[in-house]
Amino acid sequence: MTDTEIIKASQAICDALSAEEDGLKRDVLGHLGNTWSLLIIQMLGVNGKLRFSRLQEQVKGISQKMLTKSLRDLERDGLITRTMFLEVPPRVEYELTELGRGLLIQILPLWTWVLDQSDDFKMARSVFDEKAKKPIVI
Amino acid sequence: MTDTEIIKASQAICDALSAEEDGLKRDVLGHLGNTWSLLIIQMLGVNGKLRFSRLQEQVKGISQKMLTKSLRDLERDGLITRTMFLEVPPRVEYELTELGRGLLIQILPLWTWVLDQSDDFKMARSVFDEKAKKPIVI
DNA sequence: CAGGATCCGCTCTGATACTG
DNA sequence: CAGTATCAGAGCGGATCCTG
Repeated sequence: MTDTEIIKASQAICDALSAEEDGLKRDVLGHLGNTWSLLIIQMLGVNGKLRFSRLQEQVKGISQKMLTKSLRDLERDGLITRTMFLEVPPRVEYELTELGRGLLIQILPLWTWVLDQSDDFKMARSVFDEKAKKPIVI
Repeated sequence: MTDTEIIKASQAICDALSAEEDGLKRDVLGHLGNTWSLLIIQMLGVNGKLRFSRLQEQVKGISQKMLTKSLRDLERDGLITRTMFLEVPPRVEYELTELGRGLLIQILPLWTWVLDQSDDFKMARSVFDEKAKKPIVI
């Protein structure tokens, strides 16, 4: 199967998606593009259960508001679970679901790929800077 | 290699990324999360070269402004090429680069995976709706 | 034809202060 | 401890009008 055939086959899959399934696809992609979602997923993947404050320590730079929001979104989409313990002081633990682990596993190869292509990316960027001064015209 | 080992190994890779490489990773993820980028990449993957107006037709619902912006971003990151022909009327053709095709190929398995998990996603969502009324507490 | 320029509402994000 | 509430700024995204 050539690349082109793979691409066309995959387009066929996408075209066949129901509106609901397409929404799921967008949700997943939304998490991938999100600044924090993937970092949180990875932290939970590596560490297992984590409390709110541990997460905020480990995901460097995240604000409390965005951590709360990201966790809610991840929970809504079934990628993590949230367990609240009625104690004083309060305790809440977050953990990846099977779905969340699955997504993480799916994504990991991409990072290796990006690393492999990093020279190409850098070159593309510098070429673009060149073109900004002298556009390519035929 | 267990899932956990894979995850930890990948974290090691990410930790080893230089600031520059980490920026590239974020750029790539940004494209994945973008509403239009992936659609454009897929259209170009399936159709090969496409003109601006053909793209706007095929990527349903995109505005002229966002198409322009998305194409610029994709070009800057080396995923597509832009070729302008000095004619009257003007003509511009967009096409995937090798890098762009590579990214598309990397992403495609994810869509199959999402489809496979779609029942799990739906169930997670409905469980979350339940919890909104009656939070799970221990 | 392929966009650039402008206006405008909306969401995302951070900072700060407060609460059960 | 684990959030909620509020304010403010930046950027997204669409609609419209204009140009080489």
